[in-house]
Order: sequence, then C-alpha cells, then structure tokens
Amino acid sequence: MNDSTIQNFKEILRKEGLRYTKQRQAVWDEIQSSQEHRDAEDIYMSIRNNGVNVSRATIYRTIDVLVKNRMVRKMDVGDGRNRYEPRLDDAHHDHMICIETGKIIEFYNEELEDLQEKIAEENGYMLVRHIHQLFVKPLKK
Amino acid sequence: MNDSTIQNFKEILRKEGLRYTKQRQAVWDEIQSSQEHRDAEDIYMSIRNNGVNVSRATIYRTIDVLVKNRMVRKMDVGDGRNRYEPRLDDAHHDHMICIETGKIIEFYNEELEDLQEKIAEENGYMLVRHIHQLFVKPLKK
DNA sequence: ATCCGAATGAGACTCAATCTCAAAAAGGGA
DNA sequence: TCCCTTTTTGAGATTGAGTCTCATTCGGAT
Repeated sequence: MNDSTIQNFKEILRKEGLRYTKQRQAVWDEIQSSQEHRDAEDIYMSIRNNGVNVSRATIYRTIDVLVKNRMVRKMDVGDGRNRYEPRLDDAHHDHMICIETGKIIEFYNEELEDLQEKIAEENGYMLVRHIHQLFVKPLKK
Repeated sequence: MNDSTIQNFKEILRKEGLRYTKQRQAVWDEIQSSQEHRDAEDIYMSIRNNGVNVSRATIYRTIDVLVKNRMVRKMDVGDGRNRYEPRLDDAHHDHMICIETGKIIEFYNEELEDLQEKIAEENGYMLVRHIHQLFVKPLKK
C-alpha cells in the first residue's frame, strides 16, 4: 500500500461523507493486494487471517463504496458468488472463463467496444456499461 | 400450442428418459405462450392461476430440461433472478437492458459474433457460449 | 388392471447477501 | 485531552432464489 493510494481512498470516503476506519482500509488493502478475481468470503477470511477483526456486513458495505467509486470491479460469473478485482489503472477489459479449469482470462478488443456503442445507438440508446463474458474451453491440438 | 410443438416436447422427454406429465406440459406451455423474459415465480403464478397445480420444484426441474434441450434460454440479468424465454426459432440474440425503464431489447450482430470467436481462438480457446448484455439508456434528442 | 420406478409437492434447507440495532469508535470542538 | 454527537461496526437474524428430501402419487409398459 503506497501513500498515494491511501490518500486517494481517504479522499473518496470524504467525498462520500464517510469516516475513515481501519476496517474500511483493511478491505481496500486486501482487494488491492491481488489482481485475482476473488469472492467476498475469500476477502473476508484473508483480512481475518491478517489479524484484523471485521464482519461480513462491513466487507459488503465497503465493497459497495469501492465499486461505486470505480476502485473495484464487481463481476457476476454466473455461479451465485460475485467476484471482485481492483481497478488500479482503470483499464477496461472483459472476461473469458474456461469451463474446464475455471480460469479467468482478461481480454480487451477495441473493435468490440466500438461495435457495442454502435449497436446501442442504432437502437436509439446510449451505452452505459456492459457485461461480456466468453465461456470457452481449450482448443484441442 | 400446436401439435408439432407438443410432439417435439414429448420427443425430448423420451430422449431424456423422462415421463410425460401434465405439469411438465404446463411449464412448457406457459413459457412458450409469451416471448417475454420472465422469472420463475412469474411462470409459477401463471400456471397456478390457470388452475394447474404445480410446485416450484417442478418448475425449476422442468426448466432445466428445457434449457438443456435448447427450447428455453436462461438469462442472468444480474438482479439475482434468472429470466427465461422460449427459443422457438433457435435464432441467437443478445440483450440490451434499459437502466431507466427495465425494458429488454434483443439484438443480433454477425460481426460481433465472429469477433468473439476470433478473440477466443487468439487466446487458445474455443468459444462455447457467451453472455453479452448492454446496459443502456435512451438517447436524449 | 396391475405393478414398479419415476415424478410430484410441501416444506426444509442452502447460501450469498442484506438488515438490525446495541455497543463501539470517529472526529470536531473546547 | 476529554466531551459529545453521529457514524460505523459486528453478531446474528433475515431474505430470497433456487435446491433437496422423501412420502405419496402417477405414468405407462406389460
């Protein structure tokens, strides 16, 4: 955790009219510490194992703030448990999920992004956000 | 409900080694009767209101069979309740969801489909299926 | 018509996520 | 530093979609 990220986090809490607490910091630290796509329980257990006492309620409440402020991305993989990943650089990407191994691969394709906006506009709408997941399996060699 | 669809449904049950029951027929009839994107509770209530006694368990069990046999499409809209729609013609399409009205618009774009396969292949995978939803809002005139 | 394995349904259960509310902590002011 | 007000926290209750259980009912082959 470098100082600038902590400052940025405090900034967001201030903007939202929320207080800075060690639980909130712990949640952001934990999510930020890994680029993995993790579920809430995993984040919860890790924080507890680090010796910080925190409840599930606080995990979820803090994640909501982080998601709202685009510091964390929430993704629905379709198995009933949302996954979270930090958005340190804010670079957009979508996900490819291997149905054999469960591995999650990130991808980004400019052409695809443009096409989506075009489709929305053709229908009289403006694209706000999108969910795009490719369920794949390894190519047989 | 025309005869050919009923026959097709019976055919599928036979293929799956399942018996033909009035509850299963009622579920298929109900889903087939509308092109809407409906949730399980809605389908359940409609069948009951039509005077057929059926349980939620049977609704879900039957939907699973229908989804497996590509007669029904299951879609995760991200609000915790799956939606179901009949696939009478088997024409693939994705969905655009208006965040202001909740309206669901179907779309299909060949270029988009090709691009997805290409992206999967570039990463050493074969595309099996995908989830693609555009969350949009009306263009201001 | 009989029989036996499959299907059904009422309600228990699961599990991620949300809510409750008493107790604890933050943080501004003096 | 100590108050004091307001926010936050956490343990556990609750919610709700979906699944499971198992005694009873039903389908359909013979």
